[in-house]
Amino acid sequence: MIRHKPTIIDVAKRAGVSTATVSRVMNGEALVKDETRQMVEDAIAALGYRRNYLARSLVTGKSGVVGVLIPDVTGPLYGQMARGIEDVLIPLGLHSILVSDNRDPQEEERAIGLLLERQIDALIIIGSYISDASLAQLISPDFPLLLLQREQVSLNSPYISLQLDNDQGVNEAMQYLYEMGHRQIAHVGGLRYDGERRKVVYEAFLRARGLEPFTLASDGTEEGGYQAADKLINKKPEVSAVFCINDRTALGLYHRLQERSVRIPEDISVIGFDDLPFAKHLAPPLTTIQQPARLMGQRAAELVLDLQAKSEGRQFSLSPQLMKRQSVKSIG
Amino acid sequence: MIRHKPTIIDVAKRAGVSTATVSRVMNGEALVKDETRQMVEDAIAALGYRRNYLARSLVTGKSGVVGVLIPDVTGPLYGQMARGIEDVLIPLGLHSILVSDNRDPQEEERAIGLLLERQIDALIIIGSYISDASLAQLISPDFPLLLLQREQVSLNSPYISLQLDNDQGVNEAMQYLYEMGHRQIAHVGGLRYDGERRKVVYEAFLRARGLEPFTLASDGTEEGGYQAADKLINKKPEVSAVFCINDRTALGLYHRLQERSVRIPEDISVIGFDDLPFAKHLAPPLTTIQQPARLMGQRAAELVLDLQAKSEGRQFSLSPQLMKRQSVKSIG
DNA sequence: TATGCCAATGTAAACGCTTACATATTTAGC
DNA sequence: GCTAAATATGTAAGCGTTTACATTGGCATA
Repeated sequence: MIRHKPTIIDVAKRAGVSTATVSRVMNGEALVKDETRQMVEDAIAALGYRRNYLARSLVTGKSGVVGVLIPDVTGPLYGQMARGIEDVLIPLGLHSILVSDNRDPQEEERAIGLLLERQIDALIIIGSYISDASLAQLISPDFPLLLLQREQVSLNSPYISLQLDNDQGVNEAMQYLYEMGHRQIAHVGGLRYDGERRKVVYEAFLRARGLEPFTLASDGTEEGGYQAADKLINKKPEVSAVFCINDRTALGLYHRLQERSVRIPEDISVIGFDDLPFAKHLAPPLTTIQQPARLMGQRAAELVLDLQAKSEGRQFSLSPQLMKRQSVKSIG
Repeated sequence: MIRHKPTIIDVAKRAGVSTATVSRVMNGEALVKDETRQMVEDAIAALGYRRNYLARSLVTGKSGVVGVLIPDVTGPLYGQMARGIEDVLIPLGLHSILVSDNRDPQEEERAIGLLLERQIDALIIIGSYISDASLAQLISPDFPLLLLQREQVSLNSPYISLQLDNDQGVNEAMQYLYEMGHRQIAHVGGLRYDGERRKVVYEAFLRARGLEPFTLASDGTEEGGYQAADKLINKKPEVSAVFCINDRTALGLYHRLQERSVRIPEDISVIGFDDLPFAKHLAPPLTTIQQPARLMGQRAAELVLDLQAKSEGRQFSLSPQLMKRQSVKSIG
């Protein structure tokens, strides 16, 4: 005897009620007599009935899914953000569909299209590279859209934007180095968007104090940091502290510095950005600026779900936190 | 003028054809006259029509979604696996819904239930802790199910299982240490499942050569490795090499060893497991056993999608690879 | 010219649910 | 015990597709 998956009709028949009543029970509505409810629940249990959320979505018009465009789940920070989003979705019975866009505008466009076909209820785009025009064209003005970690966007539709407060983070770190007596502070930069901003703030900080910035261009990877270390030692041996664009860069720098027997922090202080899991376990533990990535994900989800069709586009930002560890030494 | 989202009916009207024809065009079927196709495509473009995948799924019975239960996207390895799964799904126009189960059987059960409501086409469970009984009860026998990184399961339904070949990985690493002249090899263990197996293999390897194993229990975290380092130095200073259960443990060990001025690899050789991104950038770069996590994700997706209702449950495994770097030194 | 056949398209019935509205049943008020 | 209001349940029309089956027309064949 072949059995197809039981539907709401099967349940209704078995319980001797109409599908409407079953539906009401499934959705926990109040207006069902206890007795009836019990019968329905028994039927559900007996049949092993499980509601078809697709059919439900079709009529309610809510898929219960929010799309998330992410550069790469593999990145520790992005993973955290994805997790943060999930944190708020799951308890609500919602789900997220993650798509890695590989920082490719083409792929992003396709991905957004597919997500929209799936009738997602909202869309969170993390650090995207898609053009404003494409975005505007793809997404209707009243669609709940949230841009996470993306530069200011000139969309006239109401969208929400959430970013890390880079300025605050960098200033705090620089202030710390400054207070520890450092005056010759180098920067290993790189990275689009965030990176550019951080560099600007770094330079402004020094210039405001009559100091000369010294920036080494890099690519945000360990290799970049590794190479930067050599350049630093060769070109600016008098530098007493380095502010790295991120922890990965700092890790490469550590590596090369240690190979060349430059001691951290005795000979040179190092400060990173991100606070990746390994940062506090390096030798010495890396002082760095923590990105509240998971929290950002949570905030993002909360914001995008609350978005009312009429609400105006708004900007939000979250503060990073300086994690003081042993890679910075007081001098002078 | 308020416009609702255009449906296939709107397109049909505008193109002067029936919905069936529009549907055929949307699905790229052959039996449509070029001329007609063109009209339909024009109408689609003009209206900005986008198909409702939900409605489609309802009738086709395929949601185009595979559910993925993952302990925590945040873990680097799990992130990679998720990415691997995505690698094969996206080009097929499919999507994955990720749910972190936090290693909690209760949450897993709920999560599976919700995913099934969403009519997922297949389910991949990574390293789950749910009981076989619950699993069997939740999932019908002909449902495409794949267990990734989970111990042997006694389900009589046809499921697929994919695992890392721990034995091979550990043996290769031990063989390497052995060939490099090491005879006093310690192990810092911990972790359920995989960890237990690795320990067994480690011990078997040594015993087979008349050597005495020395295992330090740990918890797989950096802190655990850190503490293990102390114990090791105090209790077994004669050890010349340590095989760590994973890279995180090795990182903690590095840290403490370096704090106590024990040099790697001059005084002690270290070998890890996983090959996390930071491993090759430590000083010295960590020799470790690479888990092909992303590849495993890809394989998993491929396997689960190919699963025919009648195919028998099968076991697959993937080989890890020893990454020889500078944390192991030849002695004797 | 009549007969099939094939290609192209249309018709309409699902898919499994929710929900506005209609109807039946109960309860309360007097 | 009767009426009105409140409560509980049923009816059936969608939601936006796909697809089996029916229909149409054109063309080659006899």
